[in-house]
Amino acid sequence: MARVRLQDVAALAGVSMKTVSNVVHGHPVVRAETRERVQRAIDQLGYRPHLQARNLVTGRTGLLALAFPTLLNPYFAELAHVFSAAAAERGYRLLLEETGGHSDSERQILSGREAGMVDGVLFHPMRLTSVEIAQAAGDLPLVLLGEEPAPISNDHVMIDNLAAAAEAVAHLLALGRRRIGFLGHEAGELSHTSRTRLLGYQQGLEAGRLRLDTSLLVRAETGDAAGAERALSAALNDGLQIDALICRHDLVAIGALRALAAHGLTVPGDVAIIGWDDITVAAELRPSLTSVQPDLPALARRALDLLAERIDDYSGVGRHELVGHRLAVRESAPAS
Amino acid sequence: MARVRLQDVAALAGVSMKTVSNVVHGHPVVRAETRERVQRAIDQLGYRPHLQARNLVTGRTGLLALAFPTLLNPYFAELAHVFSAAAAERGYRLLLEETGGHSDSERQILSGREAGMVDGVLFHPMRLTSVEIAQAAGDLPLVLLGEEPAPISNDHVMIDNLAAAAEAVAHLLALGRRRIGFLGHEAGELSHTSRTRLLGYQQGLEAGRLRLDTSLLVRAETGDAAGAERALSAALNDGLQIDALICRHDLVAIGALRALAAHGLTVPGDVAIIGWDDITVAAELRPSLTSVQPDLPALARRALDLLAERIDDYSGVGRHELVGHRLAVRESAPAS
DNA sequence: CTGAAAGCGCTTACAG
DNA sequence: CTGAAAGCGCTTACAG
Repeated sequence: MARVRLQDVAALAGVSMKTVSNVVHGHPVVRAETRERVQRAIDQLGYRPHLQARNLVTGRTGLLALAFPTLLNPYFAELAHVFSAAAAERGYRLLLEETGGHSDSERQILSGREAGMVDGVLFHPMRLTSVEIAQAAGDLPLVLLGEEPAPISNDHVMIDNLAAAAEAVAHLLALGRRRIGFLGHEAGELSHTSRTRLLGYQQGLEAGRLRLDTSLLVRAETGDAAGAERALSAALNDGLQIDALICRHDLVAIGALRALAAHGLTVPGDVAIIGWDDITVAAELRPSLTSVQPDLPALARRALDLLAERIDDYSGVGRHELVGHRLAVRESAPAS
Repeated sequence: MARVRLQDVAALAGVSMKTVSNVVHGHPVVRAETRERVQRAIDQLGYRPHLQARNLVTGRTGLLALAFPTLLNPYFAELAHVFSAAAAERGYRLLLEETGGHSDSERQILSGREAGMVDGVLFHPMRLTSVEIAQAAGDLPLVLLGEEPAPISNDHVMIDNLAAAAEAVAHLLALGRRRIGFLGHEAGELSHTSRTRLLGYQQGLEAGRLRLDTSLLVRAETGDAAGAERALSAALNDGLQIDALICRHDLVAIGALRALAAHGLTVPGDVAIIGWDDITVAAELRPSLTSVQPDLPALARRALDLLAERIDDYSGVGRHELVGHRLAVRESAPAS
């Protein structure tokens, strides 16, 4: 069955293509009688506008690329969900791009590989430096997400992880905890995310007149729950003494829960735990997880606003914005 | 900065558009010297092929829609991840479509709204009946996923949920459990997924010479962990006596873990638990979750194969295929 | 090995 | 209120 074209509808209805186009777009200029005739032809033929052709003319596709490390991390899955909904409200659809956190894949995102397929790109980098991003990003409408350093020329939206980390520490101090560890930063080169959260952790300690004790820092070989569990188990075997733990993200906290239980430590009795991202399951774990909750809807809204301006040819200096966060307080580190 | 077109490159290199096109596509016919000259022009101008334009001519976009209920359920997030990787291997990219499990959104998927934007659709329905699917699906290349009934005219790939449920029951029987409950099917109209899994559950009981006891069936108002927790808590308060529990999916099992703990019941000591989908966190819970693990890579491979054939104009009768599954045995229902 | 022309299906000025 | 023409940026036969 060959494609039904605008032209076929026009021929059947006995009008020009322009008139059919007017009906399809609901332009009110068409006489009621004509409109009806055209609509009948559309229905009869089962005509659907060919989006690619329309886009070629308008120069817009209604598609946005959303690039991030992996859907396997529930945080990014939930981020994608929120962005997908916010994008839909503005008439945009999302093209998924999992980078795996590899710099090659990240570079490809900016390479213009999508030229003509997407109107803009939302990109949560993990590895690329701001210099690399600035170099690779052409005149592609782009908004950066997350804690990686963003070049001044590009727009960037994130939560204040420095403050969030410090608040997490303050929360634990208020609970009377003094030996507060940090779990889950990379064993190899630190991601900027880890760096920022660790810095905030240090600030929080200093604000509480505690000294940073690097022996309370537990790196993990992998960023998932299993890696965190192994790392913390090994550290506990080596005599690590903690009464609280800040986890780089919730998956790490899930691994920590297992490691602590295996060592006979209760949460929050022996060790209070705070996670990061507040993924949906966090509230359903035993104990439920206290976690830094980014304001994802606000993040999506601002990022999409900025991207819309870029698509509308805004080419000024990069805007660097913060959106809100709060500590979702639950059983693993209750209110004092 | 205006777009650089094939024509601009041709002009700069002093060749025809056809020759540039040959170079871009790596056709070996071009003389080395010419190729080099063209390549220089491409680099100098920063030319990127405009995909939309190419697609309009070739009639292919390299885009596939993947439609499913929601990314908020880790199972679908992981499904999307696996499909994304498998699609990438074949040169396809995925357009995300969250239906929310609403029949309106599901109908839209099949309405041809994407006409010209995607080459085909992978669709995991939740609400639409096979009749509705058959009616709504035009000549769109389509492969159905999941347990919903599929019209004979369409291709369909799923795991054998009936067998899986029966195996889960057999596993629990082998552990000596006799009061095996089922948790998490819809309080309102049953989804076909729930229906199939319940049926397999019943088969498993009968194979073990146990009678179905409907008082061991616990419906939930919502499909998330919190809904399952509330439902099971209420049932336990009402005197429900069980020594094992099959959960409609892993999120339900997570909720069950909390409800059981709150009632002082241990897992697997008092109650053994089996979940479904084997989402990544299942292995990291306390206790780690025994769960039905679908062979997702095989699912993606087969679905993509079938879709590729549909895109290649195969228009025969629908293929209905099963891919493998196994019971991932962990702490919540250990091996006997 | 290379070029000139037609065409993918639509929209956008421009006339009328 | 409606029509005829040009053009979006590419690829595909068809010549040479």
